[in-house]
Amino acid sequence: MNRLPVAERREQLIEAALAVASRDGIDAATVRAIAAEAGVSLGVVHYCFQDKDELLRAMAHAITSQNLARSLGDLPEHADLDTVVDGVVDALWTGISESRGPQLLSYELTTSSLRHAELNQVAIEQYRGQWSAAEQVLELIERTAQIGWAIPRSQVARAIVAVIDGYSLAWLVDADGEQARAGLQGFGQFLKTLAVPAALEPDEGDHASVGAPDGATA
Amino acid sequence: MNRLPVAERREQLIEAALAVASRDGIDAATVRAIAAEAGVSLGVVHYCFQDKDELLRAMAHAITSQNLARSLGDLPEHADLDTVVDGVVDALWTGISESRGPQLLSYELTTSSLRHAELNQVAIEQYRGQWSAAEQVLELIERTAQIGWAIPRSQVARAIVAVIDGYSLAWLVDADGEQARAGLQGFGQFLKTLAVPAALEPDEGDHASVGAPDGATA
DNA sequence: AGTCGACCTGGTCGGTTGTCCAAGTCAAGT
DNA sequence: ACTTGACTTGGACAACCGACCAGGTCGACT
Repeated sequence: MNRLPVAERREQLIEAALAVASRDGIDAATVRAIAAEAGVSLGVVHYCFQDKDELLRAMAHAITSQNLARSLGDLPEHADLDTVVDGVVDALWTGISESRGPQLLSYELTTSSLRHAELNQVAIEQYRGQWSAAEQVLELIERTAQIGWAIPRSQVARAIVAVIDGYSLAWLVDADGEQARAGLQGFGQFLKTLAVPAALEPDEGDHASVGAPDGATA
Repeated sequence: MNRLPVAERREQLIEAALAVASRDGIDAATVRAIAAEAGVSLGVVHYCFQDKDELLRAMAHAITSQNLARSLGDLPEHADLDTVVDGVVDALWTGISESRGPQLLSYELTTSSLRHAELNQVAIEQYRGQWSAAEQVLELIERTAQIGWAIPRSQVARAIVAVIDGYSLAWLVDADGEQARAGLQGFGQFLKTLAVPAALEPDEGDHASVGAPDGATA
């Protein structure tokens, strides 16, 4: 087998780990299986990574990064609110429905991270990335459709991630893509009701209750 | 150790498995750990269950059953729509936030089920139970508040389960109970906008667009 | 050409897992 | 009292895991 500097070998192993874990599940991503997938011998893994956990952390980091890069890559040019929201929802669902394995893997990683102390940072980093990506998508919508939101943008972002997670999970279980797509599109409709014209949004001090345009602060 | 008929011993082992898996994760629920938790010796497990998988399936079934029983146990007497929806959301979130371990376990079970053929039935049964429970809660709301829904009840039920899953997952990750509660309450608000007076709901043929109270059918 | 260090090999080790089994124990029925 | 069968015990086994290591290999620099 050809020789590689350790940095490149490391990336190759991360890709191999990603392939195995996406295909066969996180439990099947043993050091041996990853080495075999990469076509290297067993010892190489521990030559490039101190731990198996370090490899898994690197793999999770790679997923988060490329998720973030991908979700910001689809650029639905400037249009009105309906068009841009529908476009985002559509692109999003297409991206999900075409990658069942990685999608399932990300949930496996989340639960694993919440159980094993060595992976504690993985889940929070994963979700910080998703929330931040959702916020950036929202900013894009704000600019292209010239609107703001009736509730803080960060809360809208959390709602987006939550709804996507929920419908993705359901789709992974029952494989009913139409139900999932319909649900997400329904959420898109709801999103539009949260939009307010851009002019009267910047200086509004308190947003107390969620989803209640008629402020229930008092 | 005292002797038990196999049926009772089986239930005891299921409870022990539930305890171990909720506390330490599904991977920690080894045959030995379960036997130790139950205070029985190793061989008993395979005397009561043919497989470890059979035990896990039984455990998952127990979770589903008691989840269904619990979610229908909180009976928010007859009141107006606001009161009953807020009450349901509140009771729901209280139930979730008080059982972090089991909640996380249910997601571990879902992903495991989707990977291992021997557990294939677990996830779908889990979600069928949740969807059905959500539908029954919706029926309760319909009766107590004298309303119907702008979209088919089954789709509302799926939305409920999806939103709960999404916010629960986020809460498991970042431990921010207030954000989760706020998000669920916001969904409760949205739910109210889907309610229509009971009189004009039974004979409406087509429900085309989801989440659009201002009917976008035409 | 020769040396040095980065990179690779594959066997080995201790530990854990699910599964099995021969033997032991106890209550109930005769 | 004794037999029968349900229930229990704890050790044994093969398979697999992550980690480790002594030694081999090859490219690059002197």
